[in-house]
Amino acid sequence: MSSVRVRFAPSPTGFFHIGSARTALFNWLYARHTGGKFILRIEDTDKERNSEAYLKVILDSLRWLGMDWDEGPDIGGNYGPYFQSQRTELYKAKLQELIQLGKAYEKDGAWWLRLEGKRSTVFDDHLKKEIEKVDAAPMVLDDLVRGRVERAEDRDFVLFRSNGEPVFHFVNVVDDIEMKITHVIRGEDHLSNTSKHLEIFKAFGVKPPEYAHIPLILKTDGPGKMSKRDRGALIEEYQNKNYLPSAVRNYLCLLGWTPADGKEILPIDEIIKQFELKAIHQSNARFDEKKMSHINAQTLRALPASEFVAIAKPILQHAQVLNDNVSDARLAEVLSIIQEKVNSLEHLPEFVGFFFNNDFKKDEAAFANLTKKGGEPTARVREILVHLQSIEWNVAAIEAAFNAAGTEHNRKPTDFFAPVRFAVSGQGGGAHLIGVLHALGRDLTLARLQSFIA
RNA sequence: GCCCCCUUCGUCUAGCCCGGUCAGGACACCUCGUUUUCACUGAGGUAACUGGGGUUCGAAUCCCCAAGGGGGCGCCA
Repeated sequence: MSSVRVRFAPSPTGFFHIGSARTALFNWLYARHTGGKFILRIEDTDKERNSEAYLKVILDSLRWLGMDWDEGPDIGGNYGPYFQSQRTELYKAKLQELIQLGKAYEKDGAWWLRLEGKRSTVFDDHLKKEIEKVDAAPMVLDDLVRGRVERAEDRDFVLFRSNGEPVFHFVNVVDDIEMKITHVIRGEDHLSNTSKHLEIFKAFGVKPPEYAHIPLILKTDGPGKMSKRDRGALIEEYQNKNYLPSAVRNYLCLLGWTPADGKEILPIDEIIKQFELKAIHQSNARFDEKKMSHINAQTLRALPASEFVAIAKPILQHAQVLNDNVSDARLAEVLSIIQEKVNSLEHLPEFVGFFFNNDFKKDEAAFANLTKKGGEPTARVREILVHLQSIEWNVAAIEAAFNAAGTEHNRKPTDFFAPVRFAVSGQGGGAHLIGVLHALGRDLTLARLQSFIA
């Protein structure tokens, strides 16, 4: 049994950012890798933006990505409450402690941490005003990812605002102490804040936890880190596009960490087994939706057929392409021939809808391709139709019909493929045509070819 | 302005700690193949050590500087 205790401490804002998801994931992976505890703590001190619906977004997203927690707002635990808004008395008591120790003082109605060092008054270019600087000793951080980092705070900072509410730095450290957090795994944007946190630990006389500052996720193009407004930045986008949560999670793992064995696509228990903080990268990574899409596609095709059906069925039902006549067996049959070709679930309804409905969409670009370079789709369909009309409806016979048509008209059998595919599906691509025709059945195939040339 | 972190193909990266590799892989892209003008698949290809100084017989690898990128500097979190 490991003594590792890590936490993810999101602020409920109504959205779940991909960067937050990755931070949560790394904490979760570390807890699961070490056999420690993963704790969820809600930083809802900002009453303006707090609501239950917002909390639900976070919990649902974490669950969707397959993460679970050992202590948290919904399940409790020995170190609760897990909402910061319910820990006000604790923060006040801890402030009193610092006041007693002479480490905090009041000024302008707020409570400040007193740094140790020589003081002088200087004009600050950034704040555009006179401030009191303190020549404090640098705080030394032995970061698990970055190594030794030294940084000195140069002025006192606020612990409690004049309105009586504690600030982030204070509650964050107090909670980490009280919840016995052993490892803080967070974004590099907090690296500069760490000296403040270490000062607070020092003021309390408490040994700080280990820190691991992980690289940030940058915009695909353009400057800066991913922000909520960037395409692909919110987890809900992937839920809406029917991405496989395991694929999203897999990709997120690759942003800032590389599996030791070099394999990029791997099951979560394998990732848990291999995950090490020392292997986390030091440099930021640019988000690449194409790569995530690729991982999603690979994962999708590798799914056991029954699982693929289970995932696809509700999506097709929701898109209303399945009517009551479609049996589970029939659905499984159709899905089995397209799974090896499928790229995403986002457009699955259009991809397989023609099997179940006669009013399928027709891809205009695909149709345009048929007549390019002197193509005569109507003639080809007319020619192949003759050979398909009276055959036994099995794969071998259908294939033989294409060969016969090719021989008769001195063409490659494949010359008939694209026109036939478009006639029966309205698409330019898809699963292997012979299999499609076989699954579609004789009646529908012939009827659609007839109507194409009519 | 001050402080901190980072720097290998277009992108994600391996290699760096313990100097000697044709600097490897993946995505994307290009070419060719496959009974589809393919949301499958196979083969091949283009493409990188930010720059400058050291140290060394030898540097992507060690040291310094510069440049570039990122982050922070609130009574936000």
